[in-house]
Amino acid sequence: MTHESRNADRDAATDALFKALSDGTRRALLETLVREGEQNVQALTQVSGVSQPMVSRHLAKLKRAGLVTARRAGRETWYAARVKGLGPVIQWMAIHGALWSQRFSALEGLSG
Amino acid sequence: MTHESRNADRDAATDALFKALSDGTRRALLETLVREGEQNVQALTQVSGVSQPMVSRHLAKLKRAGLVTARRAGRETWYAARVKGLGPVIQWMAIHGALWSQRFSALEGLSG
DNA sequence: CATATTCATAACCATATGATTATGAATTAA
DNA sequence: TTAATTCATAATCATATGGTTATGAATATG
Repeated sequence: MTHESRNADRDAATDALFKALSDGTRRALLETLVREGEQNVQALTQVSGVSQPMVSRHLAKLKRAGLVTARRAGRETWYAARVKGLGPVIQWMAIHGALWSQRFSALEGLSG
Repeated sequence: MTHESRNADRDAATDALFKALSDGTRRALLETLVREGEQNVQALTQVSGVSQPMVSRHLAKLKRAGLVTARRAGRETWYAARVKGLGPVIQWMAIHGALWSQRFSALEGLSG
């Protein structure tokens, strides 16, 4: 067993994912995409409170982390949330099996 | 409804939490605490692969985020994982109610 | 063709962050 | 009391990060 595989918390994909989620502006963008569905950069810029280039960069980071998809149509780029991308987060939280899972279920009631 | 409460993704606590989790070394420390239970800095340093001061700083950040507790005993400080601290992450993932929750349940099978 | 729109990238800046070594405070042990 | 242990903090450094404005490439429109 290698050092890498033994220590799942240092997995590169997981790292990228958590890093992508660690910024409020990016989480807000993601939330918008989940709420409103596929959006282009222009629309996301208006709702984001930051400049268009910054939105593009945030979206690029979300894409690299697997949290959004991009679809180019003419001069517009349409971004959409990629729910599956959260898989590693779930997996990380379940990493110790029963321990987290129990709390997990217990806390799921919070969602309402 | 305030701007703050409307935009849950920019909540300061959530931000601190995700930021705390966004570093592999910190996640590894947290994993160790979950697996092995309460540990002092010395023990955590040996398993972390970074210097003792860095471990102290990472632990401080985890503590500020509510993910660990610290108990001073003589010259040693014993840190423990604080499972409840993950609440906001769960909450964030459930933020859009049914949408995430469905995927949530679907993905929970991954944990095995 | 000329102009406007949409987006990404470049250049730049300030600050945050992860890491190190050095140091110092507090506690324990000799 | 002197020495060793444990931990946190300071000083320092390199790099990453979030933000801006400027620019340029591609596409659509007059």
